[in-house]
Amino acid sequence: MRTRMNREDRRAAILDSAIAVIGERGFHGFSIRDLAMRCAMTDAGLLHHFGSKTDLLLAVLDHRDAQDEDAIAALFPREAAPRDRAEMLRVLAAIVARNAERPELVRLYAMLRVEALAADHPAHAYFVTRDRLARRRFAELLGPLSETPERLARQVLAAMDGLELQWLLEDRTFDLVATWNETADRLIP
Amino acid sequence: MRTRMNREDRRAAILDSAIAVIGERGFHGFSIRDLAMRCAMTDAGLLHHFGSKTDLLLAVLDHRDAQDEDAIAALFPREAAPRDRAEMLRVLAAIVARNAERPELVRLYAMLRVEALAADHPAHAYFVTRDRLARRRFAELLGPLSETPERLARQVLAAMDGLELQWLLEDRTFDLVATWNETADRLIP
DNA sequence: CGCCTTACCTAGCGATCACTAGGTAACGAG
DNA sequence: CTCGTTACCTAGTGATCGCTAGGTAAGGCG
Repeated sequence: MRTRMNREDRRAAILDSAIAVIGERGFHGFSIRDLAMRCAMTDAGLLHHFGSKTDLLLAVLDHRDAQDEDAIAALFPREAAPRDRAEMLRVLAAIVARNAERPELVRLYAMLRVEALAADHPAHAYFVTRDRLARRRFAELLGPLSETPERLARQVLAAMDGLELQWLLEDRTFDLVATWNETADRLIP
Repeated sequence: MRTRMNREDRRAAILDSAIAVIGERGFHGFSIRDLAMRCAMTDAGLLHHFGSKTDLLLAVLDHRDAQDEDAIAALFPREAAPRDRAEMLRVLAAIVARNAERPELVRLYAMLRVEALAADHPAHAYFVTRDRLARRRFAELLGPLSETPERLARQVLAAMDGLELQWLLEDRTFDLVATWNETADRLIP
């Protein structure tokens, strides 16, 4: 009665459940045993695919980055032609709308970002790099609209992350995109 | 060579270390043993003062609330006389300035707020209540400035929390209060 | 000084942790 | 149909988890 999947499918299934479990309990808080049972297998079976708990976490992050690469590239076009304010608000709204469709991912990143404040957390370096990159991208995007794009980028990112977290806290009972649009309209000159 | 403290002092010392430890690793991630060693005692000794890990967490939250009560009351005066915009910005700046002096507390609440998204987390109910209360207080405060104070309160709180988290992520290398003031000036009509 | 409360200890409980060694059986290739 | 690969298992490892029972000694009070 045991089901045997090929490497690729099984890994994808595990990574998918890992997003939920780590998002709920954090890296320190979840156990490989728990995650394995959610995938209807044993912890030893799971570790056959991902050698250690740390490797699993990094695989989750890598996997997500690979999946998101195209979407991000589409949202941040290379030829950074100067745009008008309305177009930028549309780009930001698209980012938030995309996140609104992936609450488990928003939750995962919210959880890991706080956990990874600790320098010895396995995802610490990842989030330092990731956040710096995000600030740079937003600063480039917002450059034409502000004389201090770095500061504006920080504020925009902070408001976005803060709103998304609050959206989770309130059980997604308010319209994230609409609220964001109102915020962005106030925040961006 | 063992040091024996009176109940009150020992409890205070433990709660103080607990703020740091839980803020670093989360409720699920820290161990009573680790915390006890940081206080130069055994886990059994610690559990003599706080019966269980859950009780300890709730004691931390209670203790903080008790300490903060006066400060909060001072910042949100009861007689909610209508004020002008400048005065409100001053109140918000005072809140952020107070938090800027307590980074371990900001970190603790950031960690627990995300962890407590899970309905079975021991602080879940606490944070649901706390956040609702915060939104109500801010909505009352901002009432005179907006026709939709609830929505504005949400956005202000989100921006504040988001900025504080980013401030921790960037190792407090930017001026939190100044950045907040710029944000608030843009956000509040 | 003597006594009683109690802060704190040692020792140990069963459960669970991440992880390993070695075996079994399902699948794809030939 | 056969055979090699490998997905996945059982059965453990020592470490650590939260927590308890029962003892020891430090301090305040008379």
